Amino acid sequence: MKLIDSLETRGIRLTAQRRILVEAIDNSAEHLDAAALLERARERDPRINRATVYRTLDMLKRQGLIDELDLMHLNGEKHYYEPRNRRNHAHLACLECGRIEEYSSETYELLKQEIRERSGFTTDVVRLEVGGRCRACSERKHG
Amino acid sequence: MKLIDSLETRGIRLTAQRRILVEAIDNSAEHLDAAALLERARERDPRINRATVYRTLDMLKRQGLIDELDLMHLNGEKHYYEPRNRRNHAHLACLECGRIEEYSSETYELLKQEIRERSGFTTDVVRLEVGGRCRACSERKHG
DNA sequence: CTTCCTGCAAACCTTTTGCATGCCT
DNA sequence: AGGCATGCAAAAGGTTTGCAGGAAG
Repeated sequence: MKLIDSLETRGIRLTAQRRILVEAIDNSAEHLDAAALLERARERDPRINRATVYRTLDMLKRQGLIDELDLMHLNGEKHYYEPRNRRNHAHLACLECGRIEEYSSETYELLKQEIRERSGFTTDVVRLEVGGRCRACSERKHG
Repeated sequence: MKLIDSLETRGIRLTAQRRILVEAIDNSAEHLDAAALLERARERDPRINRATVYRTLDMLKRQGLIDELDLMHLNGEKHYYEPRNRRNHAHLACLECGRIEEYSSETYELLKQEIRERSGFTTDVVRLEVGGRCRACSERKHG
């Protein structure tokens, strides 16, 4: 389900600007940071301001509808965002070429369940990030 | 093995200030951020400067001897550090009381191995952070 | 002499906030 | 009127850097 629909379901009204921002997140293939999101949204309404971006992201976070990623700080301290509805997945970041790959599996689900059972913590937000070298970069080095 | 010994092993000489900083990390029970580390190191040498802290942390990162944690940004954007030599573990952060618990298990190890096998990525740095509510906080709410 | 370390202050980058304005109901 | 949304500019918070002075090999 798209963010826009989740918000609708919850009866949350969006202003025109916020709608543009939410749709930009929904329709993006890659992970966007605040600046990229602003840039993209401005294609549809150039008046949109940075502060509005952050305030909209804040609203989505408080609704638990988006996840905030660091992607191993590969590009500084900025945060990246993605809708939470996809199956929760790890992010593998290649420290050499910067490629980001997503990873999910039964074992990952199992681990989360195990954490809940053994620690008593709820797992509201789970962030698994791996920094390493992707296969292509490894082979390029060895070859 | 302590950071200080790993550095010794690698033949890396430390200045007096850097030694103090490294030992502060080695001897700390909790996770320190740059400011806390500075404060603690200044107890032994008040002349130590912020920049030296960051430069020393940078050196340790480049040596792969410390891990950098975000702890779910529970307290803003600062980074926390810990020696990498302990068995790699997840960090469970209680969003209510701020408690940080460490978690490691066979399943976690298995998952990392699975990631390597299936994705072809090396897993040089693995960061698993969970945000939720710890058992005590859950019970307090329900009770 | 050369290299690396250090302090200081300024710069940097991203995110957050205060305030006045404006829109919508 | 009342309540939120917005733009703007400034502040905040943490990290990085340029430069000049020093210590060490």
